[in-house]
Amino acid sequence: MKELTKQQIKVLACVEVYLNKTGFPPTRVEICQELGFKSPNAAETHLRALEKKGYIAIKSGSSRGISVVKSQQEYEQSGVQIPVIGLVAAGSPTLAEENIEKRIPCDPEIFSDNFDYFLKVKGLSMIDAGIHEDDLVAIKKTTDVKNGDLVVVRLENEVTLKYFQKKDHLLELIPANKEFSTIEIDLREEE
Amino acid sequence: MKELTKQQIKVLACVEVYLNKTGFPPTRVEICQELGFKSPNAAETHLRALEKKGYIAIKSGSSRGISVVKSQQEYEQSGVQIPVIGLVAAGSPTLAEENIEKRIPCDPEIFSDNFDYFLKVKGLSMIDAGIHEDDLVAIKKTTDVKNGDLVVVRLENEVTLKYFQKKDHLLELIPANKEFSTIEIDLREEE
DNA sequence: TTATATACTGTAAAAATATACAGTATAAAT
DNA sequence: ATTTATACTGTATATTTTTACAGTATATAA
Repeated sequence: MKELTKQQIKVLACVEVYLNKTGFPPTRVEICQELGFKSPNAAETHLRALEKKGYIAIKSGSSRGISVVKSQQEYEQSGVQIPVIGLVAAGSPTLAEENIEKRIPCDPEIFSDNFDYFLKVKGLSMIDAGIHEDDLVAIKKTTDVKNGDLVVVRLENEVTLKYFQKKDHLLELIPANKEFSTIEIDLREEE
Repeated sequence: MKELTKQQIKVLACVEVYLNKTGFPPTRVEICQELGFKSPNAAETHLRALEKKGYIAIKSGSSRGISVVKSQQEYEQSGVQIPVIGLVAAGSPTLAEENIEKRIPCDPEIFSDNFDYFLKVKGLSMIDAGIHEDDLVAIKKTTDVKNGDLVVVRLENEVTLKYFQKKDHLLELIPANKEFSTIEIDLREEE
């Protein structure tokens, strides 16, 4: 099924909410009132787009002749499912199926940047950054790490979140909790 | 909830069927096409009656502005519930709650005459009349018994179904099973 | 007897509704 | 550079739809 735009999702949701509330579909004008459009043609074109993409059916010539074929909820379920990975104590977090705790439907619009998966926070090492236990952190895999970035690091057998700071040979991994101490690594060692 | 007429039930069912098929309610004209009426006002008046009785809500001025408040199925369930009484061995069958085995929803239209309750047949005494064990017999309380009528009689401590035949002083109670014999009662005794 | 409810036909007009057409503007794809 | 899709405003019109009004007829209740 084809992807929907932000506005098309809004219109589809509007139709469904109206349908649930009243028992019959809205008119073009009613959709406009609900969503703040000023021309009935705004609703019309969105409905035609939804029809073209197979989410609704429109009975031509009939007032309120809209039937929902695939609901907005179904769209969200079928849509982008982001995997959730726990902060495993040993080894690096991978996207292997056995590490995925669950998948959650996610509106891709609410985050500015793309990302690859969610990491569930264990422990209190990030508490001073406003990140608490069981919070979900959106992680993006990258090789381009800048100073001050918040990164996932694997040190021996532990995976933690640290602020990244590199000065020549000295790599500092600063935790966001005063209880923990900064780890300093001389880059003539591995990792 | 008020009773519905035959036609009102038809119209309510028509609205619900249309709603299930298309996802939106029918117009007056569409109801007429479905039920064979020739004037949109026929549908209109039936809808207004259904609204008045609380089965549907009509949004004034809106096309297809019908919402079903109480479905036709709910009506049938809530409708005429006929009590079922077992052929208790001792005592007369009464409509007291403890004698009522269950209540069953019943379309009042399928029976020509009114009746008060169902009696569940025990034993094979009526087998030659085509009435078998556990059949339900519709019973109407009356004092007007004619010759040849099938009646419920209580004799001492047994309740049975017999054909009624009275000749002057002689009352005959004929069972519809050749294995049983006719009971003759001289009317100078009680009962 | 006179309402009142039911059950329609038939007509007509006002209001609601779908929908085409003419624009403007932006972003992404080709 | 040009198309294609999106995202609207604004206007206009044919059609759909509701709904009132005028009748006819039957049945039931007060």
